Amino acid sequence: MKDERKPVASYSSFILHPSSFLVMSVRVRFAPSPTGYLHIGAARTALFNWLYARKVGGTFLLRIEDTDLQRSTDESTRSIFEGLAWLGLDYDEEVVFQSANADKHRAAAARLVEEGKAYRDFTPKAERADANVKQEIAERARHAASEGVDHRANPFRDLPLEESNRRAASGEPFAVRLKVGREGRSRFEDAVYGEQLRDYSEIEDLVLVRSDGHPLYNLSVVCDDIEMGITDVVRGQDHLTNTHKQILIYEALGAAVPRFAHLPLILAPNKAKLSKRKHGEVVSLTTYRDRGFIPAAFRNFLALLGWSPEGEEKEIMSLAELTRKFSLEGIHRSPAVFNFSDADPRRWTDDKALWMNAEYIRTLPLEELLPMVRAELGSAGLWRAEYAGDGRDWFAKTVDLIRQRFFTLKDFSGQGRAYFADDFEFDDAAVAKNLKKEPRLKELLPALGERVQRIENFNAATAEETLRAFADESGVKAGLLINASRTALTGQSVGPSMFEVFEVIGESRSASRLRDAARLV
RNA sequence: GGCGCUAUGGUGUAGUUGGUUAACACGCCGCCCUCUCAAGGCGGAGACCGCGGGUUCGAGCCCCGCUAGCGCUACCA
Repeated sequence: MKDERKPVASYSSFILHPSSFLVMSVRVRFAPSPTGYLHIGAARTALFNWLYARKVGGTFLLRIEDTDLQRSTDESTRSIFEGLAWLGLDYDEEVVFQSANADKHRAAAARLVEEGKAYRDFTPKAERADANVKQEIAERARHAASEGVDHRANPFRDLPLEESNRRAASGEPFAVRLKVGREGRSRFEDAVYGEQLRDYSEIEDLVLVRSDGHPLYNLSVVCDDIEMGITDVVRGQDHLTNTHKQILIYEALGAAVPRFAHLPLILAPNKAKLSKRKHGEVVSLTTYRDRGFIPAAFRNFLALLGWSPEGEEKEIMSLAELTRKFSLEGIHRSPAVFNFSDADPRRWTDDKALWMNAEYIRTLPLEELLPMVRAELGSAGLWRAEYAGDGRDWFAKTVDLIRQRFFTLKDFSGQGRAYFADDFEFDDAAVAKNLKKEPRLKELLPALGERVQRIENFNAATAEETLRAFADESGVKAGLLINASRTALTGQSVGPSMFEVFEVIGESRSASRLRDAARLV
């Protein structure tokens, strides 16, 4: 995966604040682990980090936490890059791959051992069944509770350094654990959740480096965040409790502790954690791109999940507006439910997201929408070069006409197929309702087709004139012919004002479709 | 088991230093518009603000307790 961003200065950049105080500029990062596709919750974390950075004139960095070699995949890394690009979230400086820093992490741990802030634990590694870790943890805790816990009882905690060094040198395997104080408590002020306290007695001497030499998550994030000069850590609430452990590591390393802001989780309709495994593709960001969402719309929707602008009722906001309005204070504490139904295809994702996408489709400046429709038609094999040449005006006009009732970009090639191709499908219900209910249409439709074919100066107005006149002569209501025409020309029972449709489809195609539809009556 | 976080209509949210008929958006229902469906306009149903106690003349907003959901708790990230 090549990174195209140009490297920027150094991360210890300072800016001169208007108040003339020297203020360290904000540096935030989005640090996803490349396992599975980019989760919408992660995408939202990226968005908030980006908004915050851009709001305060800070720096937004990207770090791929690929330390879990087993689960990390290139494909997943790619989906992260694609997802960010799709959302329009550009990052500054070069991407950091955490796995490349493993030696530094180990070195940091070694240093802590030397300084007596961490120790080697020679206890043989306990095998753990990954499947029921949670259960094991609970059981172990229950056990410990009944016998009284002392997290500092590890026999190797106070092993003299010389002996520790000797055993290590002899090749005996060991894990490195942080020495957590016997007394005291950890404290920090979360920008979202407020003051957080945790007694040291509740924190065990956490493992920094596994006995196979693999640095663990808590150590890696802290080391990398220090090295990248991160000033504000904005991430999911699932990291809230562990923050205390990380602060302990910052302190042991003698580094400044950043500010923290934890984001409320995004839950599934049943209030369970939204997970790729249980909920499938709805949680994957790329799904939205693939199913015809407009980036700006989904981004807008995501921004409103767990955050709301102060004193603002308008919900449709551009990236610039979001950036202007964004503040950590506006982030909520309660989790947000992402609403969707796997039973109803029309509600495959959140109602509001769908509505917002439709809103964008119908209100976006046409010039911005056109390229997206072009891409969609292209992938559906419906794009024609002439739409960018002589047919440009026709194309723009047609898109503008049909976009009014579409929900996703997919609709342009789906429901909208008849406008761009002759091989479209007829909706059974539409045929039954508009064609089959009146036998006379078998003669009327071809006859109307003849009239239409002969119209001079063909357009919506003349098509209407012709159709209404023909309806009068034939003694039928205009509505009958109008609705029948809609199905004849588009295969559907719903759509734009019919005479506009005539104009856009053109006289010859309209005429032949009217004639052909007779066989469906 | 322990610790932590959260709790306003189905969903997303607003609710200023406690005093409102509890607001907005999505969704739902109806009417108008109309060649259909949307959009738009108008109107409606839907919340005793998780439950129980307080404090107060008055509590969604303050205090206590409870419950539920979720998170963390690992030589996972």
